[in-house]
Amino acid sequence: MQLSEQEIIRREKLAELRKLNIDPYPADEFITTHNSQDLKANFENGKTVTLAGRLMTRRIQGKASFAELQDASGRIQVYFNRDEICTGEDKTLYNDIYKKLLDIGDIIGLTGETFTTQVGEKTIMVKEFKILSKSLRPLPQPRTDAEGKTHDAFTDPEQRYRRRYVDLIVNRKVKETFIARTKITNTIREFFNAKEYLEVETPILQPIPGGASARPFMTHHNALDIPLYLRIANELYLKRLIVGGFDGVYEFSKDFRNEGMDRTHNPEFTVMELYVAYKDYNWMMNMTEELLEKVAVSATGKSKLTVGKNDIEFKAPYPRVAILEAIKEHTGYDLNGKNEVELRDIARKLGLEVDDTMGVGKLIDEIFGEKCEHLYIQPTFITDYPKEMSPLTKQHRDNPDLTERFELMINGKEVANCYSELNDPIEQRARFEDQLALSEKGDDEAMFIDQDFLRALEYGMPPTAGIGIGIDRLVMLMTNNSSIQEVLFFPQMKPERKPVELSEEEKAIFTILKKEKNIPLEALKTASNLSNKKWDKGIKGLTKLKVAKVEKEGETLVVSLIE
RNA sequence: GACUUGGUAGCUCAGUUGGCAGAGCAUCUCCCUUUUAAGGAGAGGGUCCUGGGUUCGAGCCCCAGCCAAGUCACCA
Repeated sequence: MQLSEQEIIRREKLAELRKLNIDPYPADEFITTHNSQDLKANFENGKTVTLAGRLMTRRIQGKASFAELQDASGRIQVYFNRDEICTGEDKTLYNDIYKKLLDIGDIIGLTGETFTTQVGEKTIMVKEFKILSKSLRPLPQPRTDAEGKTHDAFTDPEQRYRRRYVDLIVNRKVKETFIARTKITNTIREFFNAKEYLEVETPILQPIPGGASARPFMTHHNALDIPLYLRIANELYLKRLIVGGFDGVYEFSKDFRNEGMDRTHNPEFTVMELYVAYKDYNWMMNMTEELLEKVAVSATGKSKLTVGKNDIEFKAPYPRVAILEAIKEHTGYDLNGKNEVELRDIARKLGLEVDDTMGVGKLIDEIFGEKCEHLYIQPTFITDYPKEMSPLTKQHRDNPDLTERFELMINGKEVANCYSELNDPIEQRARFEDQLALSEKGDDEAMFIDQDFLRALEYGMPPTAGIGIGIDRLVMLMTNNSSIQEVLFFPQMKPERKPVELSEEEKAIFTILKKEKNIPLEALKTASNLSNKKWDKGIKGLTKLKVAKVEKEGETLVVSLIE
């Protein structure tokens, strides 16, 4: 491993500590009396306190030094003075251990007495300290100046996501985002638990990936020798539980979709799905606006928040607009009762790209998505979607072309999706079969038929309202972040490519191969100019490292590079 | 997937017309008892993302690739 100068120095310090009989990674519990924030909030001079945390800054001035200790709650200044730490003749503890062998980033525990400095900073005068963990890598060291300007901030998104632990250490705001995230999910749990809805867990590995239209990740179960899919939704399982007699069930569900990644999509993401028996989508709208107002207040302290350039008011109630009304309002076209041909014509007039495979539902969805969706900044329920788009939704009680469905739009994006759940098993089977037809036409996202789910419906499911709320997107709104990576601890990244260490003969072969991309094995061997033995070792090494592969093309063996 | 921008010291970033690889912070050495981004003086530290090419000479120009960000497309 190639170490930087600073890393080598820290390893040397580690060895020095051990030579002085100091364990840089002690096993025993370290009992603290305070954390930095509580201590500062109830500060009194002259109290003896014990804290533990990471050393973040140091200002050494001869026999005295100021430093900052960061614990989970925040930072507090600590003061190291040679004569306070070393009361006897031996000054090693200050001169060597503190000044030379300790580094920024090290985790220490300390006991000392509180006092206030001449400049008025609440400080701990250290009497004793103990190394709890030596840090071997230097941290980025952002500093904030008197005008609040930050210097040398750790800002590169790639580095921040790949090393989230570092991001969390040095960027306080990042930590706050994740604390807000947990507050949001806790608020939702408390809200549902108070209503006696049951939080449940359903399978992530599913034989049939149902409940949404999306491309699933596929895996394989060895013992059963069957394919399994990572869930794209948990809807069908939660509805089985409603059949089973629970009145309200919910799950915070990690779902997985094998699709593109960008600032609003991660391959795994969290959706909260809730199903409540004997309710409909109107009831669910009331519940949702009440919930979101609570969430906003608990996450930020108020119901009105700033998201990007917009101020968004989460106070209930929210306007309810039928999708066809919305389109009429923003495009001037009344789509009510229009057939596929007429709709396609209107879409073209609106400047949308359409093709003949698009049905009524898809066309309406497209028009809304392009012309209206982004206009709904304040929370708005868009209701009564066309039937074709919603295979799991009850037909609208007043209009057979529509369904009892709403999507909640906030800041121009969909945040929640809700149905009065289809509970007519025969109708449901027919809708699945329509999806199957789509699938046979080549739509790889159309739904599979889940026979067991239909069987469950045949036993009878009460009328039920169900909703899915995109938790990542909700957290983005509540924390004013514009990318999903900022609200996931460990967003999916392409793997870091590690440089491959090659032997001399491997390098020789690799150089030729890189030029040729693929080449008959005999030709490569000749060109490499290696002895039989070295050749054999080299090519086997390359294939083992998965740098090159050997394949038979007809009679000849061909070597090619693996990208 | 397309386009745009970027990748230089541990961190943040300069780098002119192609001509010795730079700064601040961090690190190291020496001096220094209440400092607020920050005491003073000095020193060390580089696969300029990777691989080719052009050139007497490439961080810079050309080609190919890798990684990321942004925009768009696809997708909820």
